[in-house]
Amino acid sequence: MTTRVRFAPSPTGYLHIGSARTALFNYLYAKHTGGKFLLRIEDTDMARSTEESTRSILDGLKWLGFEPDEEIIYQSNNADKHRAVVQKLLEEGKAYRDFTPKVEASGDVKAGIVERAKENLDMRANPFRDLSNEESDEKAKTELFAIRLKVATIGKTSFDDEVYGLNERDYSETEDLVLLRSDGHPLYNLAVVCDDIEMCITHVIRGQDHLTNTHKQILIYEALGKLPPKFAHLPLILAPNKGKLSKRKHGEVVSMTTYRDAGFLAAAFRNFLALLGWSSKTEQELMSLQELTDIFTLEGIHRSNAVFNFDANDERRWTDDKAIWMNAEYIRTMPIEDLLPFVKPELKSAKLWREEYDEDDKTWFENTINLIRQRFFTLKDFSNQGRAFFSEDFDFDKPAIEKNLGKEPNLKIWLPELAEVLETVEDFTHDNLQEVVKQFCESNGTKLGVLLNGARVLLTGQGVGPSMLAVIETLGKDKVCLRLKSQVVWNLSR
RNA sequence: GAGGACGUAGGCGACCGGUCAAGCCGCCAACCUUUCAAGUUGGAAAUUGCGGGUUCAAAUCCCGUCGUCCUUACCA
Repeated sequence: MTTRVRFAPSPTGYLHIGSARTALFNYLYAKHTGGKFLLRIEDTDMARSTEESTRSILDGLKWLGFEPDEEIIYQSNNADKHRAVVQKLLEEGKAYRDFTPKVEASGDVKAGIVERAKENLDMRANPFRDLSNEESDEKAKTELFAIRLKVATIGKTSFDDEVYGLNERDYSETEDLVLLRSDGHPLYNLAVVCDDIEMCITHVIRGQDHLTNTHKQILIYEALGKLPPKFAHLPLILAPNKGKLSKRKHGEVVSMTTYRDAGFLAAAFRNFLALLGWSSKTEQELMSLQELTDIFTLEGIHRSNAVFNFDANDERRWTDDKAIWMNAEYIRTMPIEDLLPFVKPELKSAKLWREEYDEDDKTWFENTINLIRQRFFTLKDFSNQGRAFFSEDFDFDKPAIEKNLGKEPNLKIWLPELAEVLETVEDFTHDNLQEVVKQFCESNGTKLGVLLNGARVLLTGQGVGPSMLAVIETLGKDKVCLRLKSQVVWNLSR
């Protein structure tokens, strides 16, 4: 039997980092086993579900490269089927009508749950549980009712989780869960089970916050006379304070689209995500999607929750530093031809792209990207820090001006002079330039570093970057001489 | 309140009874030297939450304890 797994987000916000990892693991497991990866949008909560969220989630998945193998299922389309199933359970006496008036949730829902739980009520004490069919039918003509599953009094549900092992729960711990709301709306646990059955799901891989739901769902499977699928629950991803990582509290860092928009490579972020809650148990950490799918197993999934580490007060650590490092690592080590397709749109959106980069200047462009990528962290850096390589219109970094130009007043004279010298250079390549610049330094009695780093600011606007001689060679004689003579920066520093 | 899960350096995490407890990120330093947030090399950092027990031997097994998290809805 081929494995069929599904990722089933509810569209009540953008694609959360934890959901993204759930999607990843589902995807990896499907591909590893040669099975299918399916997508189901659980939009049954009409009050909170939005189309915008659905779009955002789809965008996030697309960016990560997880295209479903079959048509996307929208759970809300199956409501009639869900109701039919409940009707059947009702007729079979496996469910019953509960005429207790609905109590509207007010204030803190969680607190209310805890309060009620303290009373330690008998879960089977519902007065309508054993109403005769006749009485129930009669009452149903005039009164509203929810439909609950009739959970047996004695016994327990159990399942062998692929990650957490054997889970058991006494029936007495589980209430007669509501299947259908009094307004006829099917509830989550029912909908999930019905859809998973219809989609022939073989493995349910989801967050461990569903561990107790699983017991309820197994009860539904049993009532339906169906065999439950295998379950694999994933450890949670926590915030730095080990609390819940929430959209409300933590904002953008948890959204997938943030990373796409911040210039992350999907490959890098996937790789980072894979290492959160799963381990290959080898020392290799950099893995392509193919490598990940090859070695991914459910046994490698951890039981302990992982912390997504970031510091909202530190600009450089706005997200997990390993994620940033991973992205930088990909940018500077991936095959240049694989990187270029990502650089192009980035430059385009910054209006720095020129068609020649794909044609006559292709070699120059490749060499340049190859040179500057060594110190970049995100795709954004190509259009920000790397701007001077593609445009005359670039900014000068203030600290760089002070550090590299401020200490040696003579630079204001030397740099234009250097331009004069460079203009006469025929062989404008690294080694020869080195000789020329060295000689220039000697005759002026200054150090190579002072001069080159001063030039760095005028030529790139930055205080740091690749080897200056390589930069000079890459920029070419015209631009170099023009910028070295420019007075703009000197006026700025005044 | 109840049920459950988890607990190895700041973070991710190896080691699932047997040498000085891997590796990665981060941090620090040196080197390179024309800078650096790159590269190379090195370093600091964990009495494996705590306390018992089993054993010749425990991070690894058992019990307790503390802490954290999840669940406990006519939300998903």
